[in-house]
Amino acid sequence: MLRLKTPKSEMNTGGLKKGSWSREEDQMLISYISRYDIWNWSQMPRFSGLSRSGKSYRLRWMNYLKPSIKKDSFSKEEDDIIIHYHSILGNRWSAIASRLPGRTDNDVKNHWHAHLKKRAIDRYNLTPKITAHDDDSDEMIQQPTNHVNKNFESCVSPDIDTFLSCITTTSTGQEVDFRVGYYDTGSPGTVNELQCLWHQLCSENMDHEKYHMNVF
DNA sequence: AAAAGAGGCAACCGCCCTGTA
DNA sequence: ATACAGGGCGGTTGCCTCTTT
Repeated sequence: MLRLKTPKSEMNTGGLKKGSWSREEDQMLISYISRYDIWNWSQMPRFSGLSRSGKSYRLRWMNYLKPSIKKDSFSKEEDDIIIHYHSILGNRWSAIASRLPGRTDNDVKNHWHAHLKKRAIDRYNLTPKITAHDDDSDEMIQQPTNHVNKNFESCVSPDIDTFLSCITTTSTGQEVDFRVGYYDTGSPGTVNELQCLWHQLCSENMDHEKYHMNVF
């Protein structure tokens, strides 16, 4: 769906056009890339005839024009994948999008805020603001942001078996306590809440007994 | 039928990381 | 070791469309 914003937003700013892209601009960008390929985003505007910033070029291509991008609505499976990886990675949209062929980080981010955020909270009773369960010693998630442990991130794969196999040994060979060491580095919930999430995801989508035993 | 509000999403902004000179 | 440029990323904005009143 091509939606154009108002002419107001197309005002020139510092000589560079901003706002929505016209069909003509899209066509020019597609033609240029198909002919010369992507070689330097910041220099391309000088040669392609469009007065936009290189960043704007890149964004338009990566989020909209690239042929591999899927334009249809998200499937339930994709929704589940997003919820699943968001519980692990937090707001690392590009990392989540990399698990969804044809989807961009912007797509995933918008879809999360529009549809999945509320669903995830309702469905799994997760709350962005965490309250203490027992006492001050409870493992608390302070910020639901991108504070994912690099080692953990590196072992997360699209395949759940591989993922689970990495729980006790990271890619660096480090022994890891899955239940304590990583879930409290940026995911939107307490350890207990995220265990609950995993439990339910496993129940719905996988062989419950197998994964339940492996994880908990 | 018109107005108001909500939702959806494209696009921008600014920060950060990485590579190079 | 440092500075700079390019690119990537997450947060946010603002316009358009749809729905409700």
